[in-house]
Amino acid sequence: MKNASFFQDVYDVVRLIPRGRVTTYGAIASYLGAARSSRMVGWAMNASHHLPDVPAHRVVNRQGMLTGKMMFEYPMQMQELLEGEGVEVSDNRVIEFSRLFWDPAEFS
DNA sequence: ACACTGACCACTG
DNA sequence: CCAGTGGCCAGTG
Repeated sequence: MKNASFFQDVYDVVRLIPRGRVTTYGAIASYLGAARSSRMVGWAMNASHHLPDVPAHRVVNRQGMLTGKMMFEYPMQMQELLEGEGVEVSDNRVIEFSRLFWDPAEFS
């Protein structure tokens, strides 16, 4: 999208995340050419709650931690959604995160 | 119209 | 190694 805003680009990338896989704020920001704007990715996710087909639960921080869980309808929803896809979560962190990590750059 | 801040991350001292 | 700080975009008071 030529006229897409940074936020719209973020949503597009998030929609590409395969079921059962996760990615990070930094990876998305880097893929969009704004490695220093990972913080805004989180902001974009916060604003994407009302949008359909935006699996915000598949976006975690660099350590695989569910930092955004508090922004869901209820804190446990993020973990429940992930576990529903076969992603194991323990102590707010994705198990085997390095193995389940999905880099948007390798989607090409 | 200005200042602040937010689901982060990496660099500096 | 740990604490502090800058950066980037859009929305809100």
